[in-house]
Amino acid sequence: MTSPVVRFAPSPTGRLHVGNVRTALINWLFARREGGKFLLRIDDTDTERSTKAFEDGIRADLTWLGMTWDGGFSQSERFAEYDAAADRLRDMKLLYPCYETADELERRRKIALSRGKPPVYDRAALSLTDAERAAFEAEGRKAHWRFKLSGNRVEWNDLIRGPQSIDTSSLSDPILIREDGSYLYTMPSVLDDIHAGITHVVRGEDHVTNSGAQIEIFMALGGSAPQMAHTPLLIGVDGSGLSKRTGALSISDLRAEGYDPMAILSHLARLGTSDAVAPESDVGVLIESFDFSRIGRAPARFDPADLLSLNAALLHVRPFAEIASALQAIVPQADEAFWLVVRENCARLADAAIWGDIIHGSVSADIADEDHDFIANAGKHLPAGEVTGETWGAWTNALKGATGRKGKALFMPLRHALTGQATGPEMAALLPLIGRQRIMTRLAQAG
RNA sequence: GGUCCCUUCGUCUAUCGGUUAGGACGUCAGGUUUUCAACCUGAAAAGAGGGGUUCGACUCCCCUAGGGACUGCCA
Repeated sequence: MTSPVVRFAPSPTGRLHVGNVRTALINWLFARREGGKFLLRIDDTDTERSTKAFEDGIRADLTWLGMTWDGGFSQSERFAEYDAAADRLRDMKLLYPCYETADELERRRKIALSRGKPPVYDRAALSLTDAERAAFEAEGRKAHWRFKLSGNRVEWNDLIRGPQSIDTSSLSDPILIREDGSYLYTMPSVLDDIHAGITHVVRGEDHVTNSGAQIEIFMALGGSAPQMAHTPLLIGVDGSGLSKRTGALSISDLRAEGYDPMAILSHLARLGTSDAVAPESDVGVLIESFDFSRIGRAPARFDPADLLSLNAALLHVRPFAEIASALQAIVPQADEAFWLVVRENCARLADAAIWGDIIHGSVSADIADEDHDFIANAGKHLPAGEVTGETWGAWTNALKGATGRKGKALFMPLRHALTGQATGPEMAALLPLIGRQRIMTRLAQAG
């Protein structure tokens, strides 16, 4: 195929979340795989809700994830083009003014629904006379403008869903221009896709009926429509839709919690595909394996717990050099020896903070009554000299001889007293990091 | 109400009419660690239900049930 041009078109009305990013990623992977272009278009026609801060946030999130774009623009730069296109549609008699209020339309929809009828706009405005329009205008009413659908079936071969057929007679004529003169995304999106030479529109399946209407707008404005691909949506662990949610699953939150971008990319690239979800530290592997035919047609379940274990697996194989500076931002004293000891017990880089505190700070341990004497006297048997990797074995052997304790009874009280935790890295490796001074202090405190 | 889509181990999925229904994550067990976590090995675990078509159905068709999306002066 000739190099594709695709786009990701978020609205700057919130931060990116896993649902958005999956759509962005599929576009990006496809572009990279085919040697095409990935464009970032900011859909900010809704000037009320769009903010610069959200726009910057979206760029920052994509950059952090490593999804570079090959150009882009904002819809707010292109209002003049939209005005011109609207005029062309009016000339073609494909755009007509309507005077119903939002309340009226809402009421009619509810009535239609309660009667078991499809809530489709009745096109009453199409038969308005000039005099009637003038009367509305004289009342001070402003028109909103609808695109006149053909009433035919629109068909396309969807790259994911296969042959699609939408009966436009079952759809309401889409409103393109609001009463206040501002544009909805429907027409600008089409116009911008033509303008940017978009070859493939890849988005969630919540857009399939939109695509039916938009293909007719493509035909009216540009003569042909791009290829279409609609991905199944992500659903949450409770089975409800995810893509309209924000909050806990925003990319900025995941970033703040210390997730590895590659864990997020690995998960989102493979979830709902026939490829196994695996921790990939090289995005090239993800690009190489991308194919629309590998995307399934059923909604995919996004479980944050899966993301966490993927992140852990990735973190455990990261070379120290790659994470050193990020790690030292969390634990200033962290060196490679520290990392090699604690990394297996970190699911996220941020978890290293816990072990930094345990090693360099202070701990509070809850020691069972029967273990107090054992802990209080344990220090006496700590081998003299530097604490090394051998110390733990020698020490616990001495304690075993002196007290008769073994196994769990021998180790767990010591682990508790020295780390304040029930689980953690091997004590033999941890001990040199804690050092003699703190060992003695903690034994004294706990005992 | 209408339109579109979906339903295989707990989860994500493979199978594109004939398989001991395979893998990954999770779970469980064993090993290792004189402890736990991590790690290694192994095991358990699935075709929503009902009808067809066929020598033969997870696979094709129909019905039922369940799930998702859309049906906005949101995108």
